[in-house]
Amino acid sequence: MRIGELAKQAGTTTRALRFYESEGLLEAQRTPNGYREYDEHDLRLVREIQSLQAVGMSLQDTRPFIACLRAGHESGDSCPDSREVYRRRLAEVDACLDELNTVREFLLARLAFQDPCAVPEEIPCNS
Amino acid sequence: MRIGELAKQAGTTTRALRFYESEGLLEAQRTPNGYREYDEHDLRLVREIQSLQAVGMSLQDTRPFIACLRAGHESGDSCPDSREVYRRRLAEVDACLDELNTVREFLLARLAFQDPCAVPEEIPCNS
DNA sequence: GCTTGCCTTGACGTGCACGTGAAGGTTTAG
DNA sequence: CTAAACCTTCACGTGCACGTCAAGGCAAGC
Repeated sequence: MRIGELAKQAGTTTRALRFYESEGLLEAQRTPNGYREYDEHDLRLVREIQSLQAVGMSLQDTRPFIACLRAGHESGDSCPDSREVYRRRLAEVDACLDELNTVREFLLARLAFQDPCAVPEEIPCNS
Repeated sequence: MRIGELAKQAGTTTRALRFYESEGLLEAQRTPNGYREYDEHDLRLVREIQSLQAVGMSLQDTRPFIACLRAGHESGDSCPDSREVYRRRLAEVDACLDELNTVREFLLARLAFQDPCAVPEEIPCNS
């Protein structure tokens, strides 16, 4: 399939796919006229990138997964480098959760500090 | 005090303070030669901005707090508009926590799916 | 009085990440 | 025949919070 078809199947744009190629994440066979030619395996790669991005990974983070799939593994996360990225991302997420919980406590304390209905005639409690 | 002194006291830069002024967050008296002249109240405003930014608020979000302080209130968060910003930020934080927890579960599941020590001779479990 | 170091304004640049847009051309599909 | 899809490269966009540079005016110590 050509780039437009792959974009449609993956729910992205041809521009993004060319950008992935420029980043070395995606390669394409070329037809004699220079058009990119993709197969199901490439679609799999794009989906892998998308699912990793969906959990907050950067494009750079997806490299080991792509390499793992290219190396013939069934899933992109069965290689050591991929698992290391998982662990790093997990640590990031944990740190972010800690920070957000601290912020949350702060906000709750501030909101509780004063009665929200102190001036009910101006700001009724129906928002 | 002049802008350099205020910047030092607040632990920021003269650039940032001028930027705040351009955004209407900070105003300054001017000496006859055109220098900005600040007092303790202005320092208080800058500290308010900083503490709000520390809990993830944008500069725009700080406007109601600044207005509240300017209106003569003792704390910037005692006005309805400020409290509304608190609530909005709290909702954002809660949404972010939910999302991060989902991501966390995903990552844990993926890491547990395969034995991390499947290839111990290459990747020992001491990281 | 001269150097050093404040201060003024305005326009534009930076960093990050992930693309998007435009120009200018060829190929394919109907 | 024409419109849609494809190709290339380079540069620009997005959002936020400033930073940098230019070109010059004031102040204070020695």
